[in-house]
Amino acid sequence: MVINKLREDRIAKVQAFRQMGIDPYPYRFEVTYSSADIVNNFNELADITVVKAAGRLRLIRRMGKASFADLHDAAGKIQLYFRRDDVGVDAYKAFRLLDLGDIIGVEGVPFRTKTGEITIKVSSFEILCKSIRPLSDKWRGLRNRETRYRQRYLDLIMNPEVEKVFQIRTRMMSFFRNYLNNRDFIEVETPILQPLYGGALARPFITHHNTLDMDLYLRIADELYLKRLIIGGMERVYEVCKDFRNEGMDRLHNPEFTMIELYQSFADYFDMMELLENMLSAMAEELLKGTKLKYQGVEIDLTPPWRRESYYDLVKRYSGWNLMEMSDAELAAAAAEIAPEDNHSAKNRGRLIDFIFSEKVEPHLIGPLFVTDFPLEISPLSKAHRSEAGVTERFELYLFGREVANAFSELNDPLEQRRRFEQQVRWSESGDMETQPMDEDFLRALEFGMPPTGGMGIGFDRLVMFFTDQPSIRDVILFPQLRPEEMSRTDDIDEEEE
RNA sequence: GGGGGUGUAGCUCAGUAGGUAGAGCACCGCCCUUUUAAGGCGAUGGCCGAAGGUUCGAAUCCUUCCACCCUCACCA
Repeated sequence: MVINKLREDRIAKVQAFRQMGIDPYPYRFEVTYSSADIVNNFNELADITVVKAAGRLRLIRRMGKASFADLHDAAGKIQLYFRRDDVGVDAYKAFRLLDLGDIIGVEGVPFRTKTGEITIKVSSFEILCKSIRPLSDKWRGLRNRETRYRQRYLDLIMNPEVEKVFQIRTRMMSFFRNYLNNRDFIEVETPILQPLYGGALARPFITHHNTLDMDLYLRIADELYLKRLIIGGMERVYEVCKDFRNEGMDRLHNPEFTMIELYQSFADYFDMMELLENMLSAMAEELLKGTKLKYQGVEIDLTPPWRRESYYDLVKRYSGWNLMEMSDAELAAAAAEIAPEDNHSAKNRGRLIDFIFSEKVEPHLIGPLFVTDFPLEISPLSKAHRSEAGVTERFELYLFGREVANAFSELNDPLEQRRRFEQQVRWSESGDMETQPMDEDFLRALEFGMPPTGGMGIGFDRLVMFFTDQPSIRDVILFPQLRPEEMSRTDDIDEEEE
């Protein structure tokens, strides 16, 4: 049955309702009980109380002059019993025009069928919205991944466990806000459209403002704006940041994603470690009723304190190399040993070190583990270590082998910050696409003086993946980025493009 | 971008020595007043992802392209 035929059948029913004097798209329905209310309070309601419930018809079992149906609402589902002798001949005719997927409201008395199921004996009902497109298979549901992502509403209708994932996501966000608010952090909003991007090493999206006639960047991080607020005397700030990075997409990366960034005056990265381990273990305690986190068959325990190990020590342990003492040429040789086919000569020192770490160390990091004291070369915004040369007071939290948070004792020496920017610019000029550009406005702010500050960014989507045991970031973002459907038609493709 | 997989009815899926397309559910018609994926009988329904090619003949073989999934590379 071609889809147009199915639609036409249903559109014909819309007309049929109208001819019966019934508006198939009315304005309101007074709901007095949800499906769950009725089930939970059945003993008080049974056989006497008239209830009004509404939802989507998901199953209809027609048996001539009586029928059963399953009505789904946000709280669950409830069975309906329609009898011609109860609703009347005309209404029963109207009932026969209903399809799976229609939204209806019913009025009736709860009772228990002879098989024991709690059911509303419908005395009257109203069509609330006629659906003109068929749902997926009532038993097999919707499996196709592409359709599930593109038509998330269908996914939510057909796969109830999907909504649970997003309920947990919302509760996690609420938990973060409460936790930070209770510790005197203030939530703020900073620009998404920025004349300069910064705060992370990544490629940005570029857009254009017509009136100003200038290009703007979609933010890749909020860091530099939040620090301006710290300079302004807001001692504890945080932001739920929708960030945008113009890079590859896979099951760990969506072009737009959510971070939580927070900054605390007079604190250092040790304070950030403590805050993070307390916050996440408390969150697990509240949402998962325990500190154990099980992800794709692997279990870790979030009970604090978490192990701390330095970046260079980890490299030494897993590779035997002492990267800090190696020259650029030696680093390139080491990288070539790992991946001979790649061209490492174009990579600068920071990139080489980062490459070796991710190859040799990352696969071993189940966590929870604080990887501390990152190389200066890849940490242009963190303060130099108070006692170790060549490294910064920066850590990343690893869970299940993946980075989920990044924090430092923030660099507040304006002249040192300027030198770090200058190094980034030099690397940019020699071809590194992911560098921090010079930000004079930020430097001016820093020159007024920023207190010692601990700052942290938490990759929220990944955390949701771990807390909901979802394998792909697309499963924790309601509308993940996909190529537009129209593009799939080859007759739209310009042949000049390669 | 590289490698692998998938794409057939609205949905879920079958379909190879290449022979002209199938099932279940949904939809439509008939029977059925306590069913549970209700049941029974019957009927519709496909540019087999797109475009080329090989062949008497292509869902099936070849080429190119598109989308999605996995994976590698860069990143959170």
